[in-house]
Amino acid sequence: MANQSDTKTKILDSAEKLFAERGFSETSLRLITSKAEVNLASVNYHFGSKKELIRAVLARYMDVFMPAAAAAIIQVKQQKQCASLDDIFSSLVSPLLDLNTVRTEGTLIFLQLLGRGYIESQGHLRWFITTHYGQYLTQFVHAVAESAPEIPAAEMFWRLHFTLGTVVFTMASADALTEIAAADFEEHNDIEAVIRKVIPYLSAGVSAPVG
Amino acid sequence: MANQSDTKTKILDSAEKLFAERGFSETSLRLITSKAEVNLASVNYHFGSKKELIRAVLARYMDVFMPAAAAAIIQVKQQKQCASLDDIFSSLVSPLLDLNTVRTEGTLIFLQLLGRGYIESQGHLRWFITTHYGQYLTQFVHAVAESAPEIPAAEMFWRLHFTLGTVVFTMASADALTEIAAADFEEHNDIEAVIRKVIPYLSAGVSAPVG
DNA sequence: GTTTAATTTAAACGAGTGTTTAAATCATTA
DNA sequence: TAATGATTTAAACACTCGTTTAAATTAAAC
Repeated sequence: MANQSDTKTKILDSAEKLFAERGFSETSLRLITSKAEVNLASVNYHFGSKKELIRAVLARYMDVFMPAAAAAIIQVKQQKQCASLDDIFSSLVSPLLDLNTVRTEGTLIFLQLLGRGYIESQGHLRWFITTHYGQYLTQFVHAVAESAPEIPAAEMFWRLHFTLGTVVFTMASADALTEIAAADFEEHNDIEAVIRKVIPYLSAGVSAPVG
Repeated sequence: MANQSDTKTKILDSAEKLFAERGFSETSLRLITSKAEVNLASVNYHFGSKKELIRAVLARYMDVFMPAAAAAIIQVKQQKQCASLDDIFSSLVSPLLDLNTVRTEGTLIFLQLLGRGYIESQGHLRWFITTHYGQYLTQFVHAVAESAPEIPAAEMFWRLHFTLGTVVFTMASADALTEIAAADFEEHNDIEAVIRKVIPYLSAGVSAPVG
């Protein structure tokens, strides 16, 4: 019984790293299990299938991040009567960075997984996210909409997806970008620095005057 | 000799559609050739390998779009002394939409291919683009930097990548998004409408005040 | 019309995939 | 300790993939 959760954790730890780096379908179960130093068949024994492993990897982060993010937004709206978009986005920073304490490089891995999930999977992951965490998503959308009431709902729909694209793409290629930036501009750019750079960009974009 | 280019074109037409829809590695040569109604081996005969087919699919659009985009930017800078970011981004719209006259749904397919290419391929495609079309890219970066001189170079580096992420992600999931938007807001959203929605978002983001 | 080259075709190859099986091993409980 | 259930293991299965081969077909050149 002690080894069960040990094997399960080893698989999850190995899988999330590889999934974030190379994507879901480009990562084979054999690579995951060999890096985790467990048997190939243990994935299907503990998780049932590769699809369910993918969902389990994502759920481990979602279950931590989503409630924390929801609480942070509620807190911001209590402290400030009229929270700005910058306030809303900024309130998500510490829930994101707290994932680094949960697991090594947790923040980066979570954001990369999110990006891979949104781009790669046509069906099962998007369904999994919306059905399991849909309440949090709508709550977040409402908070943003309240902070930019001049933007019509239809326009806001698109701008939030633009925002998602910005975040997801940036994080999916964050490794390469921070290297280039460090070489070209001699700046120190860890994941937190990138997050803090992107927030003004997103706020300005979401609240841009409607053409 | 008449059938050679015929088969080649049939393969390219079938491949670009499937690549844009489901990504490169998720699209098998057998699916491409069966939809194109040609023999499986003809891909390797005419293109050498799957990688070279991918490059050929992308090059067919790049060779049309890149010179047209470059010309459009030059024209804008001649007409207006101080072209705004909106002007620069907007000048790319008609070169993009002109791809629809080259091939059916050309604009959408091109942008989706670009997105897939940037996200999926770690090496060969990124190398192919920068070495073959790098001159156009640097020209575009300079034009943007000129239109937002208050943004430091290091900050602009990041914001242009945010911009790339927005465009690429939006287009990669454009099919799903336009469907949802149509259902939720009863709006008509073709690819041009999305492009025109994203431009104010990008302009505001790139020129946002630096924190 | 014959020869030569280009193209198409069907079949197979070797490697890699997720999944399943049944035996072996381990831990727990009686 | 013996028995029972949980877990691990090695092997095989069935399938898909990109690529290659060699023969068949078509087109071009002489």
